[in-house]
Amino acid sequence: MKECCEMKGFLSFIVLKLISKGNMSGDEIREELKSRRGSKPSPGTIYPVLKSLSQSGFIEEVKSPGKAKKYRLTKKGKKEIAAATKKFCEIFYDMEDDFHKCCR
Amino acid sequence: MKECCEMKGFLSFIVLKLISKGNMSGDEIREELKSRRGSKPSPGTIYPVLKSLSQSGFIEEVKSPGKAKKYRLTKKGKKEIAAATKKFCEIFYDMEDDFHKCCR
DNA sequence: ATATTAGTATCGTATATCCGATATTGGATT
DNA sequence: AATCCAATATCGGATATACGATACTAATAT
Repeated sequence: MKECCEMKGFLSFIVLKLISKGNMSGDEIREELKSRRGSKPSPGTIYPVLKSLSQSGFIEEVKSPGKAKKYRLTKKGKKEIAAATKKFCEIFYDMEDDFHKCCR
Repeated sequence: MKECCEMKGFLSFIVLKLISKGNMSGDEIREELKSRRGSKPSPGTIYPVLKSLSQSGFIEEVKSPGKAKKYRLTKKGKKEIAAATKKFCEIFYDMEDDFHKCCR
């Protein structure tokens, strides 16, 4: 099924972005992504991303007793998301207009 | 070289977006992308994308005599970019704040 | 203690993405 | 017409992305 604009390749960016706004568990992230893009990423998609972000030192585990494990940004992760956000804006700067037009 | 947020996977989206704002040639697109994301996509990157968008019926050639071949959106392409833009906004809706903060 | 279950983790794989290198084309210059 | 050159096109391959299926784990319920 050949699609044109599938928005693939930004998962780790979005995941990092989400965590930057508040600690989240893998499952919470899956739910949030479901509401944003329609489909819920499979476990085999999201956990490897979290692992990779962890190994890169961008996020770290937060274990609350009796609750699902969450992740929070590290200092390094904050730098990373700041840089990535800047890059995002440089690439997509003219999408700002579309936000106004197309999304309420 | 493990990078976190490489912004890969959006090339066909951006290309379609660019063409939607005015007919462009492959080389013009390469130049525009260079200024946006820093690196200039190689020929082996951009022309297959244009071919693919063509085959999908989203763009078509415009041959001005004595000028480089350009592409323009088809009707189908207009629908596609509208839908893709909507999707983009739904996925990245909260990036609007970042546009204000981070880019001038 | 055992069973259950939600959440997490891993594995193998199909596909997409993008690249560098190389070939080809068409218009302009001579 | 022959040459040159910028633009376009193609090829093979490395890497990344995301998936479904399956396995594990820890907390709770029975």
